[in-house]
Amino acid sequence: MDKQFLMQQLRHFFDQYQAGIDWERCKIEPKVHVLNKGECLLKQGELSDRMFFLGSGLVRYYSLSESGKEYTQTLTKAPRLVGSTQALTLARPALFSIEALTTSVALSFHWQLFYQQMSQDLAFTQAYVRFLESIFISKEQKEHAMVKHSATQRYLDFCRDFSELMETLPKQQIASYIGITPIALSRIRTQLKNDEQ
Amino acid sequence: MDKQFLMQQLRHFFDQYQAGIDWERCKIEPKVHVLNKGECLLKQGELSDRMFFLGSGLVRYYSLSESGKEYTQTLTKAPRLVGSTQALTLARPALFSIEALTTSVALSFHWQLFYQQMSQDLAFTQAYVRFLESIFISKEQKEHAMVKHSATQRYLDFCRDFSELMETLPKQQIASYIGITPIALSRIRTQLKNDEQ
DNA sequence: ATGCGTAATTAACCTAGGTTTATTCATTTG
DNA sequence: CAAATGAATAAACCTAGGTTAATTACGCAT
Repeated sequence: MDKQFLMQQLRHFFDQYQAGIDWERCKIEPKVHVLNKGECLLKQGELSDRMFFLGSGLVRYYSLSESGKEYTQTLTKAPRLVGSTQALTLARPALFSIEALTTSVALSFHWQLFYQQMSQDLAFTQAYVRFLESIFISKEQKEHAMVKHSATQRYLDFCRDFSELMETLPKQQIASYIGITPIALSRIRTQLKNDEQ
Repeated sequence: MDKQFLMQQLRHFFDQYQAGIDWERCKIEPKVHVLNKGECLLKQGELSDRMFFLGSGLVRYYSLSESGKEYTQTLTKAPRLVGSTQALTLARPALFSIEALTTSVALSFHWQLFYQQMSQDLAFTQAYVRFLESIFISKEQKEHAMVKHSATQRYLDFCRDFSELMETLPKQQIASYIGITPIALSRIRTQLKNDEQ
């Protein structure tokens, strides 16, 4: 297999990602969203064609399984783009809800506008690449923690990474972020209290 | 908070991702890598400034914890870009190795070349966005499965998603992909055999 | 203050999957 | 061929965390 052939394959590979955006249907107007604590930008199971920009506040991405169990996959604060990449790029129902944990303000755009902007503005596109890289890295890090660290370690990591949320965030949501039940978290907390004496 | 202000914040947000690439040090030559089964493109703990393009073959991303336990985070086949986004963008040691599961051929480029290419070629950059989106979605899907599905379900999912690997891939690696020990996988397999009668 | 609904904790019990050790089987190496 | 090494399985046992249920503690509304 020679280098020339590999280069051509590489070209095909890139081509495959150039799939069709319907520029015609593109509507431009960015909307402003003001959310009270507990309100959602996006609800699990819904279709969404909007990308959000969280200007102020704090949100979590969480999903409920059929059995009613809750998992918080992301906890993040402004400023940041938020949205369901899966819902946007695959036009599928979102797998999670995005809920405001404090009063929050966001802008939103049609996903098509977002793509149109990319087709016109290289710097914009490059910035979006950087953003995607950064959230991909975060996801890898969480995957790593979930697989390799004990629940106790994940709780300690949470305390380190989100110390400002320790008091305000309900224990249930902390438990759901580290992937255990509130009962298990309670056990871990009393365990740690005993140990530190 | 008015829309104008939010828009400006959005601009700042995008600006933050324009951090410095050292274009001077950029070397251009793509290299060809031919790997036998078991050889690695990238080793956990090493620095890497190369992005790979897997032209043919099959690789897995796996990491070893201090205690020697192995976790296979990704299993993927050509054609695809492969590399450690974390190692490349943060100039940190890679958290996993990338190992060929069959004889494989890849190209590699300096990461700087890759970024340089983006600064010149909008279509290239957009394609890379699409690629990043797709791997981000895969990662979300795996996260979802790891948190919400039992080991048995994850094994069944594996059988569905990688039926062509069922015979060739060592059971250990299947176990490591679904996040359990080979012993547990063996138990699950005999359990399934008994059930289906 | 009284009563209600939700959050957090505790205790008792259960289970999926980890750990240890041993056995079998298959492949490689001398 | 024998010996050796590694993969898969099996059995016995252990433990982290889930489940159920009861108890307490904390708002918040009337």
